[in-house]
Amino acid sequence: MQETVSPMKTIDLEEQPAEPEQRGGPEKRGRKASKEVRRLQLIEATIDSLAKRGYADTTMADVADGAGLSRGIVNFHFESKEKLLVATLQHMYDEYSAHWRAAYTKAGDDPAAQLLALVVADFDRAVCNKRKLAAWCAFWGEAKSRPTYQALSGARDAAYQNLLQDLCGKLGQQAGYAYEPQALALSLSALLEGLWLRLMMGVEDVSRETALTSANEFLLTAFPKHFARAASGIRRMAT
Amino acid sequence: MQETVSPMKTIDLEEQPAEPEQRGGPEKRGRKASKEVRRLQLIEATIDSLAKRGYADTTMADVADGAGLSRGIVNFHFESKEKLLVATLQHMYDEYSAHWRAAYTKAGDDPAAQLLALVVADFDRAVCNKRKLAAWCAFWGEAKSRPTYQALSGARDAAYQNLLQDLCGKLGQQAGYAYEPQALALSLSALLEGLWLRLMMGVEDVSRETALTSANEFLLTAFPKHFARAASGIRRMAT
DNA sequence: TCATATTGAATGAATGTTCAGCAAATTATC
DNA sequence: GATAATTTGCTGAACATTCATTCAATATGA
Repeated sequence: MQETVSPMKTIDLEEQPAEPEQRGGPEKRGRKASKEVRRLQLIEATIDSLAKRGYADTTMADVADGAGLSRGIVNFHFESKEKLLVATLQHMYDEYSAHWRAAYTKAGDDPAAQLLALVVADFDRAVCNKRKLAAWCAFWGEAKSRPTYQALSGARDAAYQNLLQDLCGKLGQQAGYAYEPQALALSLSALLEGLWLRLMMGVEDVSRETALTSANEFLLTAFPKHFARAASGIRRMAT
Repeated sequence: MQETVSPMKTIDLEEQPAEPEQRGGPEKRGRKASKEVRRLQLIEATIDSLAKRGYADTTMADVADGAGLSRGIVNFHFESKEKLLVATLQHMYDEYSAHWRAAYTKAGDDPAAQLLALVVADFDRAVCNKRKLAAWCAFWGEAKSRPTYQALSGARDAAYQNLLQDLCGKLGQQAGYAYEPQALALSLSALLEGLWLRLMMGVEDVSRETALTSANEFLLTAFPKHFARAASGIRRMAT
């Protein structure tokens, strides 16, 4: 039994028309939102600003204006700019983590399907779009010099890396590939992150589509007995 | 005829003990250095600060202090902070570019040897060390929002990408691999950049050694007829 | 009324830039 | 060759601006 996966559904990297909760409300002034909603709203505005202006030029005024609220609001809901940024990073980290975990769970029991699902999930619009990638990169640029960011700035964390390694090991056992699971898992995650970086830079003719094609090429060459080319990109072989 | 390459000469990612021209001079005060030397000195101090404090926290005072000069010095030799940073980025870009071109030229005529040389060069201490990687990443984080940086912030530029693609194509012709040279070249350059990113983050147990091992694994699986495992890492097959 | 969310002006610290002055090097003049 | 004149690298204090933070006043909902 073969299962065909068509990972290429979308072509461009452009933005979905921003988050709805900001324009869904009736008017902007007054106390209408719960504490948690307001925090979310400010975090989204922070991501916007990071994407548009970069880390260095993101100011509290930008965030407040972006959220359509007054200047002092951030210090009320968050204690300081630093804490706002940490909360924003934590938010993106949680979101990315939940996203790949969901894709993994949904993929069933077959290691090859699970691996493919993780790769495809990495280029899903929900987590892979100009706005989010730019925000990630803004944090990467500061992570080295800020210990607080260090633990959160790698979207693909130790758990993710262990899972990749585990899956590579399982595929290796099944088909007798001659490689180190650890080295290959590192290659794969580095490849994914490198593709993200190129997508974010917006250089050359790299789109979400070509990025996923490249990642698929990697799976094909690394696991020739598990994957094969298909019209829609790549398909998993019979188990 | 086989040629053995031992790409793993060094293990850690630590710093060479900084540039000599700063401590080589007799004393620091007075007018002793030519314009170009002084500019270089300030650029090196900028890289230091970017690596230590990140982009956002790098101030003119940091740079001046780091160079052991007075506060107004940067605006004298460069016109503004912005221009200093552009000059610094240009410097790193030129240096990286010259480095891989030299490695490529030195590799002879064989495409496989040339490809291997490029990969090995990427993890050479001269361009791949904590200080430089951190500085690169600092610029990456700002590149998207600053058009001036955009063209220079990708160390691996279009020329590099074209060369990789050309080499992948040649190897494909020689051995009849079934892949798209463009997609594979993108995979390879993304992998290299992703490994750089991980090296810079300093997370997990990724060292220059393991990073190069991962890149080698990629070459092995992508070009099985051109490369083989060797005690020292990877070797090129007979031509 | 009471608690709390929100405002927006005020504040103070940080920082990029300017510039008058100084000193070292270079050139001109004797 | 010595001294004066000029150029040029360099300094550091002053300035203007930006920006995070504070907080008294106000608005809102229960």
